[in-house]
Amino acid sequence: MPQTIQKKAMPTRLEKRTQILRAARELFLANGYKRTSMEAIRAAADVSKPTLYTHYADKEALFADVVQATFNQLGIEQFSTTSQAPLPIQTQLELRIVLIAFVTRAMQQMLKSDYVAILRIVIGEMPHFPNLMSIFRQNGPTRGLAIATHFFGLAYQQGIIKVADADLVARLFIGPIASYILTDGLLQTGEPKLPDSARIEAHIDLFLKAVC
Amino acid sequence: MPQTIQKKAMPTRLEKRTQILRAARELFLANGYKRTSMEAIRAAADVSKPTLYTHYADKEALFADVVQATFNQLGIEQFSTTSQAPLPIQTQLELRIVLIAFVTRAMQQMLKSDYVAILRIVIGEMPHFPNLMSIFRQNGPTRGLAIATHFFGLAYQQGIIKVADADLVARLFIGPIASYILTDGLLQTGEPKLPDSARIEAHIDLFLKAVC
DNA sequence: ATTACACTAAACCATATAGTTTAGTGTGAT
DNA sequence: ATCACACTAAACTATATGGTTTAGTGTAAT
Repeated sequence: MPQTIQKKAMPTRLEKRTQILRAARELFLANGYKRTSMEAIRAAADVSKPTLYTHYADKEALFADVVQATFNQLGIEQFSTTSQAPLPIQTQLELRIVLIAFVTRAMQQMLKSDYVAILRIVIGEMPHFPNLMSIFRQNGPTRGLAIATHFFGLAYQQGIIKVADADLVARLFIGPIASYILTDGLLQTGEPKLPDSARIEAHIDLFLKAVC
Repeated sequence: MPQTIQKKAMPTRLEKRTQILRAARELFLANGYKRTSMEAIRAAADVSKPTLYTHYADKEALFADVVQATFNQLGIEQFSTTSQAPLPIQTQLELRIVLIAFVTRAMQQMLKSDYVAILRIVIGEMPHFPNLMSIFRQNGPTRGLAIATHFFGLAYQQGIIKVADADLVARLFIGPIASYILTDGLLQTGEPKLPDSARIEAHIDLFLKAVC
């Protein structure tokens, strides 16, 4: 039978693949798309060029895979158990605590230098890879906004907040996060650092004053 | 005297220079730094290569000049007479009107597709041109924050708002702007469009509720 | 043994591109 | 006239780079 079942020799094959992916990720993150050569990736992955090209059709495909993998990871880290379970909240004080925890966590994740670096690159390459940007949006802002909207809708029904327009409330809540990511992450050289917790709490308190 | 006074032949020289700058701007904006070739710029500027290189030492210098010119322009548009004169405001209603006007104007300017496009490029090239980013910050967020802080400090002294920490208030106020620029500008394909005025007003109203 | 598979090293091709050099044109001032 | 200046077209250098091809190695299953 001419059937080619790939089953036995797979182990080494997969190893090589992850080597490539890891090397590519590292180099793309450090130097951006255009400044990273396939030869450099090949060398860093300790792999021959034909191997490289059997795994990935071309540079664009490899880059796309790196970005996709990274953003999937981001989505998982960002919206795993903790935040996707809007526990039954009764009091405003509880709300405050939950919100502070959420914001702090979201910023800790997102401001990791790798995420910031790759987002920078994706923003820069957006005209050439527009769909990579939408992958980011799906794993970041879009999903976050949806969760927040749902959450505040519930909070309104329970009478904890007093503004009915959940979408507006969610945007008001998310706004400062986006703002920090932009001003303290994307626009800043050096290692991004979180705003101190006092500042975050002050933010949340003003937010609560506005919506309760 | 060996003095070389450039006075007579200057006209054509300056013309060429602006031609180059304009062409370079257009191409860099459309294609980014790495994807724009000096040859393409030369052709678009209708200029010879030696001329190009007498005006600009190399590609980096030309790019830097383009970016610098654009951001200077941004700073001028953003912080000219209208907004730098924090007129004596007495009532909360006046405050509301001023803030809405400021936000609307700031977003109209900043979300112009050219500014968004160049900011994208500068973000993407940040590791290679970090100082260009600081030029942006100086003409954008830093300056805006300073003005807002000053303004809200005054507003507090006059008793119009009730939160003393002017920096915090300013950040709360600026936050949504940055947020919109990120989510509706940088992260979005296609022509950026302002959020509708109803949304802006709702934002401001919540803000006022928080600080008054 | 032979076949299939995943891989290797290294040469190779084609193209793009930053920047330079060569040789020469036109113009206004001295 | 001739010098200095700003410019031109076009060839050229040097290098980088995406991707392919060639020829061959090792290993496991048949």
